[in-house]
Amino acid sequence: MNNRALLMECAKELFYAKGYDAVGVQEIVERAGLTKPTLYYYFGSKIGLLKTLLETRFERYLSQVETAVGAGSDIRETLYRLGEISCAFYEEDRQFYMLMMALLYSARKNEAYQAVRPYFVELYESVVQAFEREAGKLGNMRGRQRQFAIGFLGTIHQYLFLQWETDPEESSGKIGGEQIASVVDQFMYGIFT
Amino acid sequence: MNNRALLMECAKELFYAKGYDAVGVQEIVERAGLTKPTLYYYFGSKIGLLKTLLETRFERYLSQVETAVGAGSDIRETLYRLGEISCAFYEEDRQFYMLMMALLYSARKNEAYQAVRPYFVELYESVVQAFEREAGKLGNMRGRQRQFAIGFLGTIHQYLFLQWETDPEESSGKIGGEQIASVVDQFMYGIFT
DNA sequence: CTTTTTATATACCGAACGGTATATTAATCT
DNA sequence: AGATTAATATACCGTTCGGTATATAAAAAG
Repeated sequence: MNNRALLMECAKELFYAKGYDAVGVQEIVERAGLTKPTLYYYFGSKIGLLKTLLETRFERYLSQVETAVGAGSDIRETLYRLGEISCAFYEEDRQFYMLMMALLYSARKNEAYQAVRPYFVELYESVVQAFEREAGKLGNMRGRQRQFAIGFLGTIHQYLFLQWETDPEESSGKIGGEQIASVVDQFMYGIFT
Repeated sequence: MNNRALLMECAKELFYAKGYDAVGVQEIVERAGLTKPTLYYYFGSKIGLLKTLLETRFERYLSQVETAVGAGSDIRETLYRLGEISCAFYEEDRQFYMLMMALLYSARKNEAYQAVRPYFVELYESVVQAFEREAGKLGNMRGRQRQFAIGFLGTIHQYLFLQWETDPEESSGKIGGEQIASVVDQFMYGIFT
């Protein structure tokens, strides 16, 4: 691993463990066995490092989501597929996933929030699109596409959050496809099924 | 308003806007028109100020939740009531509500997270209890009480989060009872109703 | 009317913050 | 081989951080 990638990995681990604001540049380079000018050489600033990290990891997930929404015929199928993709993204790097969520919930004026927001807006709008295309078929939707989109993303996330609270270190194996299906079912059909 | 309460209010506003870590003690006392020793006189430390703030505001909400869960006969009724209570808590002080959520999603090693966690654990366990009592009646539950509890809290929160994203400053009036009922219905019966 | 307690301010502490000017080494190009 | 560029380090910048030693004003208690 080259030093650029090493710095990103170390930064991710520290941002996840202690939070973006609470981590010093000094701390990052020390963990990597390097010095500050090297970090500034590659990323220009602390926020530049975070932005590069987000861009590198988030874009693939986002394009998968957009493909799934674009190709989806039935809303059920699309939601199952979105559940799978999101879960895979979580499994790929739990620390990164949880870091992103932490950034999303940080204060509006925080530059870390501003760095992560565009990605979530894009994700959200993709999911809205999926419900929008179904609006004609579901008579009762009545403009609730946005509520459904955020509700769906929230449900998926809540489940992953629970998983992670129970087992942050991935010790009990990956999440099965049936489990995701069960969560998506819960969203679509409620708790009385 | 005495200076103690004034400091808590100023701290809340700043923590909400900029995040706990990003706010300096100096900044808080300047907004309050006071000086640092006064803050340390009342709260001992920056984290002590946050803890006092959380204790003061969270405890009432928590006791309302516990009452509702204890008194609830039917799970539907209990969930509607919990929806109302949570929504009222949100309306009471949106800034504080969003601050709490931000703290909940901050890193595990962060002392602000450790300060807020116990309250959420208590909240979560109360809701688990509500589902647990219904476990006999709903044949399909099969140990999914925890998933339902976190899913329910997540659904409520997602809705309030959407509200707040749309209208952070409460300009379009309070959330009606029918709206909350609609969200709780979505959780219980899914999206095809 | 003292004495004590409560509440506030001035002025400071060492440490850590993000960031940089400058030098040096290692690799690449001509 | 010589020139250039890429990658790294040493040593430093001013600022802000959370926190405190000490003094003082105001209020309460005796």
